[in-house]
Amino acid sequence: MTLNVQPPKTRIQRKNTQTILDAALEVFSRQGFRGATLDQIAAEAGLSKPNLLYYFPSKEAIHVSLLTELMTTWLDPLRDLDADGEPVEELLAYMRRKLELSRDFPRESRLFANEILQGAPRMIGALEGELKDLVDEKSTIIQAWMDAGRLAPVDPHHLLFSIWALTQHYADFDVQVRAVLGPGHDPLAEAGGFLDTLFTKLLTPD
Amino acid sequence: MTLNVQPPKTRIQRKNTQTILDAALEVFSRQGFRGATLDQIAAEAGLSKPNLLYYFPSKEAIHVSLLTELMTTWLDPLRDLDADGEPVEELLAYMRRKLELSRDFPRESRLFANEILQGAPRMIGALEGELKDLVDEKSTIIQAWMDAGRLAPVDPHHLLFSIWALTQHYADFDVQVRAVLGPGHDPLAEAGGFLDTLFTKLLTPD
DNA sequence: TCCTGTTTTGACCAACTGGTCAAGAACACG
DNA sequence: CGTGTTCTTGACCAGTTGGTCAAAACAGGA
Repeated sequence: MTLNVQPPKTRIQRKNTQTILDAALEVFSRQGFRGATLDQIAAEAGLSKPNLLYYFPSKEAIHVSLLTELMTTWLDPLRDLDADGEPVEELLAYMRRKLELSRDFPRESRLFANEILQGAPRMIGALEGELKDLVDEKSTIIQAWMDAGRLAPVDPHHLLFSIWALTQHYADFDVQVRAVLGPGHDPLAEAGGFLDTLFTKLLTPD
Repeated sequence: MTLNVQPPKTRIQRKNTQTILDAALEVFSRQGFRGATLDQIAAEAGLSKPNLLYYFPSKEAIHVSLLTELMTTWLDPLRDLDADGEPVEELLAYMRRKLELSRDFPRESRLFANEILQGAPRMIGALEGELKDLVDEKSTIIQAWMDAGRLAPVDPHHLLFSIWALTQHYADFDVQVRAVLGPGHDPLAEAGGFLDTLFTKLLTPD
């Protein structure tokens, strides 16, 4: 009987659940939900298809499981934005942390992008709830910094969008970035310097 | 017999070909190539499935047709970047033109994003060829502007990436942007002002 | 060793997929 | 009109899809 409610119990359960999620991430992040097949995921995981369905009740359950896990990883860096810190430095740190995520977890970034592109059918609730609340809260802090003259005045929401867009671009559009740059480049490293300059100029008050 | 080699001939052919491409754009841009089905496209187009295949030899042919058309639309604004113009103004104009594309052709933007996310299997050639050549050419112009002190010095390639990332974000992540902003916002209009500020600060030399 | 619960899988199913085909319907045009 | 061409479609096909199931293989404690 499938008992993987919440915490996988046995050692085997923990291992296989993880193997499946990892394989599913690989496939879903490239093909999207509809484009991915259980056979692909099973092959990637080195397990049989019925075996996948022993650990997860359905294809959708695997997908939802990944999305839920992702939401946490994705929001944590923003949670760290500290109202008591130095404004420009706090925002640069957030941007750098997001860029690291693009470097270290490109598949997660693409999974997220895929879901949003499809209209976020399985995430719209989290976007309008959890995400919006957190963004509104942090926007207030950013606005306060600007009102205090410690940050150049720009729309806080669109400032956050710009951080997301610029950092995630290097994960989601990695293929294009590499194609355009040609060989002998380290896109993520170069992006680090470029984005530092960009956000420093944008945010430093006169 | 399917004669739609190059220019659709009769009035009916022109109309139906266009209807199909429009429906396919709608479906492919949301579901990606693998996730989309001919039945969905046929339903969206209001035609029968065999009728689609009367005008196009295969699902893939429809997709390729869209991608080819897209490549032109996408590159034209960059082609317009004029070495003889005022540097900051030229780049702002390019950014604004790209933002208009995000507003007026979000489906095209998502189609492109989907293809890249999947590793650009049907576009990698165009990216490494046509696109790279054009970008290299324009990067040289931008570099020359910087060397002449008419533009603040930043990496030209990553500057272009940042324009793409920031403008396309408003088409590709539209659902997220609207979810976070809540009702009563015009994301694209607000983005216009924000991005003007951002790129003006980034590019204007001291 | 046996016994019980866990894990794995081959065989199978109904629904869906991209694509074919032959025959009929609509059209253009002399 | 009549007739050749273009257009449309219902019926069909083989391969794939998500998911089931019963039986087998395995683990580990007594």
